[in-house]
Amino acid sequence: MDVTAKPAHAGCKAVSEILSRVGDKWTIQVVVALSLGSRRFNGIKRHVGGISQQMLTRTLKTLERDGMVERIVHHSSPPQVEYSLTPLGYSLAETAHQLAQWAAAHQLEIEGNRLQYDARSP
Amino acid sequence: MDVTAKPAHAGCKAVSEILSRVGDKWTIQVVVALSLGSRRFNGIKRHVGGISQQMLTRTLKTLERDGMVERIVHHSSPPQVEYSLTPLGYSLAETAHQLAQWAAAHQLEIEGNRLQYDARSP
DNA sequence: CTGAATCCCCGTGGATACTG
DNA sequence: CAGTATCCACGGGGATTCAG
Repeated sequence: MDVTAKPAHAGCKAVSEILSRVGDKWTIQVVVALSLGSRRFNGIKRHVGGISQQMLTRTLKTLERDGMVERIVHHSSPPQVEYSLTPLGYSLAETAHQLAQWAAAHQLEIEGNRLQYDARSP
Repeated sequence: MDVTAKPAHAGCKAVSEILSRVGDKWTIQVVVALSLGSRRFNGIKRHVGGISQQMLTRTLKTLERDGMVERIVHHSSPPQVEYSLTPLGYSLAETAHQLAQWAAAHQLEIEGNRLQYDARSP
């Protein structure tokens, strides 16, 4: 692909907006968890290790606002809330998956580069 | 693509690592600027509107450490430093380009969802 | 021109306790 | 179980100044 042929600022801004929305600490992990089948609040919480209730609530609410996640409340006892990805959410999950592949493909290379760099700059 | 068929935590962690490294406010924009041909410090600075020298220096240094960017100093007067993307850097730029396409494709949909959500939740 | 160094604001996100 | 509310620490990142 010839990246140099692009109209510059068009994609530039769009990417940074998307990254600031999706590039936070938890959004992608929650989306991935949902794409793998976790549905209920504490199910997601267990799947995504280390997230607090606070941040899970915030993240889910933002995702719901953006139309990535659908929230269904079952009035029962104990109360139960079911989350699921919308088509838009799934498309984000697929994009995340591509990112994951890039990450996996270059992770070792990057780590090696860092070691070399740090070795040269004490 | 069947996202649900993936081994869960494998891609999950990799993505979040990549995002925390690449998902900051400037990295992608700098990479895009370099992929479009900007080379010198203030050239990049002009291309990426709003970035401070501080952050540009930090971002370039991190990218260099990761082997995404090569830095060549021309000892002349006035001093001149040339930056260019390595193959690894270009592969990141292409990945960013894919993200940009996803962003462009769904931007309006997301904005619409937000308006609806905010209209329902006053 | 290309940085390095310093100061400081502010948002993200963690911990904890409380409600339905 | 599924949140809400409050407090607070930390670091990203901006503005400014100094140096090679």
